Amino acid sequence: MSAHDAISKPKDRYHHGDLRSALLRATEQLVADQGTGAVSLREVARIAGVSHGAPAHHFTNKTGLMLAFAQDGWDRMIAAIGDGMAQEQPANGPELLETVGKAYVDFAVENPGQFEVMFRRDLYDPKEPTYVGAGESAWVFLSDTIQRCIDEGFAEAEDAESFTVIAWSMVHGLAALWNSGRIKSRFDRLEIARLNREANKRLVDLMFDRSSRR
Amino acid sequence: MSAHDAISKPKDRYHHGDLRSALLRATEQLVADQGTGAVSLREVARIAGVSHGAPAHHFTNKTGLMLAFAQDGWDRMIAAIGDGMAQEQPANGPELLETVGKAYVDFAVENPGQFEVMFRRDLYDPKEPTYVGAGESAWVFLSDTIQRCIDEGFAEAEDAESFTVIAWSMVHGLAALWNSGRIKSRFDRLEIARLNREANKRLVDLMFDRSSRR
DNA sequence: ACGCGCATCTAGACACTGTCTAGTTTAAAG
DNA sequence: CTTTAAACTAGACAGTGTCTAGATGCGCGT
Repeated sequence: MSAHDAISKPKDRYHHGDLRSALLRATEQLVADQGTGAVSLREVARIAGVSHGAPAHHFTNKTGLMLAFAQDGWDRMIAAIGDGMAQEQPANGPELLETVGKAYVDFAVENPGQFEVMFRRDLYDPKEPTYVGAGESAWVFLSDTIQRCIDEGFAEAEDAESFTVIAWSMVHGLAALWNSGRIKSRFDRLEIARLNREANKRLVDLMFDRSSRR
Repeated sequence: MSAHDAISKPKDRYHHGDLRSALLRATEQLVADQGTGAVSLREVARIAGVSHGAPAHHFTNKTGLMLAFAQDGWDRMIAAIGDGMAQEQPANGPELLETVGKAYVDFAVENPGQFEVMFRRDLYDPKEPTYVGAGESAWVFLSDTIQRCIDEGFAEAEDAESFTVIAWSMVHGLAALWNSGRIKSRFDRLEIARLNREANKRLVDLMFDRSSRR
């Protein structure tokens, strides 16, 4: 734990030392506790114990802060998917796809606010290279996984694109619907885990004829 | 065209006559032209040619305005799905599901801002009966469609729940991903129509063994 | 026909926001 | 040790949501 791991800056110091990441952690805290709407540059500055104008110096804009927070979300999500793979040790393409899909939904459900920011329409800017890149690499990773299924003989080459679209759409939609509350109201709060498991398994079964019919 | 179909109120009138719907149309216009972030009670009032405090009288809150706008979205979406069915005349359950799915994505892509508001996390309130009801009826409609597929012998009874979740998630996710710009950047702007057609057909084929393998 | 209640709408105030500007502090490079 | 640029402060400004007190006039009961 370094000298500046605390979010708030001591009053006697003029320079915070690591303000950028402190502001990001303040954002994370606000989003987790009160939702994305509670984020304001001034409140974030307040939590960091810094003047109201300071955040703009690191992020230019409120948009810049949210972009950085979204980028942080992509990083964390990729790490979470990596963890999921390490834990479940999928043996082939379809199993890998199932594992990744579950981890995707798990992350979204555990971090609804950050997930929401990662996909905000008004934040998406084709001119932002790093931010676009995160989505691109998600697509590429998914494509590669599907390709592996094809290479292993689980599907045909012409299915590559549509399977990629269907798989990503399904997990993304399940996460978004659950977080929006639209499915939640029909099910018990804890059932997302079951839904996630079953939907992913069922979809992968359907796509790759993997014990699709019992 | 009634006397009050215009959005803006004549200056010499004190009562607008149909302010509520005028405010909703102003909201629609702002969302369509500049995105959901551009909506403010004051700007909406300005477009309607009315004082800045007037909207609160009809919607209580900004939240109330957005809730009403979301409800309007549900109504329009249900109507659009009805139109899609009338046009394509699906002959059986699977065809109906495919038709509905395409109409769902079409509506979302044509009305990205309103679609976004319909599923906003912070707007969802289990205590709001009508707003919850719209989502419930969507679920019921989808369930009934899947049930019809089962009754017609296209699927087994135990698939009911998971197929409902998968189908809704897939169309919702495709729409959300496309609108977020995350898939858009990979494809030509016009390809959503093809993606929509193919993904829905492919998924329905997979679920109901309908010429799944050529 | 007429008065009157109450929904509709106005206008001002307040605290809060994002952004801009000019100025202050201080770490570190030369 | 000096200087230069980055980090941060502090004030101002327009815009926002919400609250209040008050003005207006529609339509209902008589």
